[in-house]
Parts: sequence; C-alpha cells; structure tokens
Amino acid sequence: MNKQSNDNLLSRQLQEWYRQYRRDLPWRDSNNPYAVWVSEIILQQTRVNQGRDYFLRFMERFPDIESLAKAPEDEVMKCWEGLGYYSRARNLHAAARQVVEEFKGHFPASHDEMLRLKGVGEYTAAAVASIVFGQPYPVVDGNVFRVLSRLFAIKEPIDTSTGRKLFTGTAAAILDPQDPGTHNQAIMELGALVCTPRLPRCGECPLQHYCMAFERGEVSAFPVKKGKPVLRRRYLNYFHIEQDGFTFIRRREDADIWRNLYEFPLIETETESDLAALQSDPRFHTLFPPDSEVSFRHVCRLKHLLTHRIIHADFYRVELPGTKFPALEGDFLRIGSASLSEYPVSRLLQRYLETI
DNA sequence: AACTCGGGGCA
DNA sequence: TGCCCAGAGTT
Repeated sequence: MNKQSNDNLLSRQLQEWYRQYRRDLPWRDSNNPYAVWVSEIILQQTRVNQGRDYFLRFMERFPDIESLAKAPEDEVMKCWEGLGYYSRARNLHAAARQVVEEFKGHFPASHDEMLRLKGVGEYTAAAVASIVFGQPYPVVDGNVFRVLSRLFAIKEPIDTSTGRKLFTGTAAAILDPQDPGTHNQAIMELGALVCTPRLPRCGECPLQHYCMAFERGEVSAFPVKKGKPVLRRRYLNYFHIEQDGFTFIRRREDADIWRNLYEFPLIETETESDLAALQSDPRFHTLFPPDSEVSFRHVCRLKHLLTHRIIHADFYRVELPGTKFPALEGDFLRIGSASLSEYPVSRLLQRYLETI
C-alpha cells in the first residue's frame, strides 16, 4: 500500500466523520461561488458563531454579485458594521466591481483567476475553488495548521515562510483529489470542533490512531510557533575595581549576550540584589576573600534594554589595598585604568563609563 | 519578515 | 490577561 492510498484512507475517515458531525451552516452545500466567497471572507479570522448572522444579512441585502457591485460603499460598510477587519468589506465591494468589469459578471471559475480579486489570498482561492469547482487545492488556515502539526508531530514553526510551505505540502499530500471541497471543509471542521487549540477532544477524534502527537502524549505541544521573545529580566552586579591605577576586566566567552566583549568582574543574580545580599553569595568570596580589607561603594544602577531582555545593572566601585590580588589575577586581566578604552565593551558598559 | 487590521470567546 | 479565530495587504 503506497502513501497516497494511506492518505486517502485517512481522508475517507475524516470525511465520514464530517458527514456525521458537521454543523448545519447556511453556506454549506452551496454551488453558488458568490455565496461561498462571501462566507469565506466573513469567516477570515472570525468565528462561525460571530459571522453567521452577518452572512445571512449580507446575502439578503446583496443577494448576488451585481447587487453588491451596484451598491454604494456606505451600504456595504453598514452591513459590515461591528464585524471588524473592515478592509474585508472594502475589498469585497471592490472585487465585486472587478468581477463585473474584468470578468463580465461571471465569477472567476479557477483558483488562479480568483487570486486576482481584491481580498482573495491563497486560502480563500483554495477554499472557493475546491468547494464550488472541485479543484484540488488544499486550504491552509489556522485549523489546518493545528490539525496537521498534531497529526504528524510537526515541530516546524507555523509562522515562518518555510513552515507555511511545509504545511501546504503536507495538506496537499493528504488532500482527496476526488472531493477536495468536502475534504477541506472536513479538516477545518475537525479543527473547530475536535482538534481545538485548548482542551482538544482526542477521545472523539476520528484520526486519533493516526495522530503522532496523541501517541506521544504531546498534543498540547502543537502547533509550534516562533512566538514573541519573552521579555526576560536579568540582574547584573558589576565590580569596578580600583587598585593603584589598575582595574580588572574579563572577556565574555560563553554563548550569551556580549560574547567576546570585555567587562568588569560580575555576579549575575536571579533578582535585584543589594550589597548585603551579594556578600552572602558564595561567588562573592571567590572574587573577594573574606579576610581581605575591601571597601565597596554603590555607584549607579542602569536599566538597559535589548530586543528580548531588560538588563538591570548595578555598579560598585571597589577599593583594593596593596598592589597584588591573587584571587583575581587568575581569571581576570589586570590593566591600567587608562587603557580600558582600548578594549571593546558592551553599550551598557559604555554608558557606565560615561557616568563616572 | 514584520506590521496592521478588530471584535469576541474562552480558560 | 493572553491566545486564537475558515487571512490579506502593506512596508
């Protein structure tokens, strides 16, 4: 049994479930491209329950594409009032006039021609072409991303160009070319009713025995998104040491911010720390042994913003007695204070050096 | 690739 | 509150 017939079996079970459990919606089972088109535009980023009444009102007020094309824009917008994403209404209106002028009043009967209509993108063209004209284009919407990512445990993020290509290819691979319209509606309906973003009803899923995420117990881990970087906070406590005209610095070597830049001895803490808290930190005594006579003075606190970090930096001026300090010389560079400017440092340290 | 556009439902 | 919804157009 080859891959294609496996996929068709999957699609057949999906469609069997759809026939049994699908919601009864006013745009279902229509061979009218205008009605299906309007429904698809209304349902962009909009839940079925929110869009249903708008669809009924819109079709009553503008029953065909000619009436929509003839209508003043104000009336179209009035019909859309409260639904949001109003460019959908403007584009719908403009596209209706496009159909009258460029397509002589006949709704374009192919995926590629539909793409020329204002407000019709890859999703809507695939939806109308498959549902009304039986053309084998897979729809890839939020539901499909979710269902496919779980079904095949796809860890590729859905919000990248390579991710979108991968999911489009996967959707095409399981598409039923015999009935792409029913297949497309079925996979979206599954995403809306069973394979939901939260608390999916895996116990009721017709594809459970195919689902790799379910098999691994990782359903809630999909789909993966690149997501926004979390604005994590970091707390850095720097020690600007002064010893007979010399200071101590070190090059950052770790895979972290500011790699290969130089900086003062540092203790990073989980939260904001004062000097007393730092002195009770074990790392403090690797820098400054307990028996050493050292004086500390808090100089300033700088808040430094990176793309995905907020750095809270405290700077302490440290007066070291004597001319030697074995505890530091192993790990740090002992340099003349005047030659500090010869070393590359972070913008944060530049800011500090400007303040002193 | 990142931004913008909206109102509503849900845990 | 943050996420998500049968996405598309602009920069």
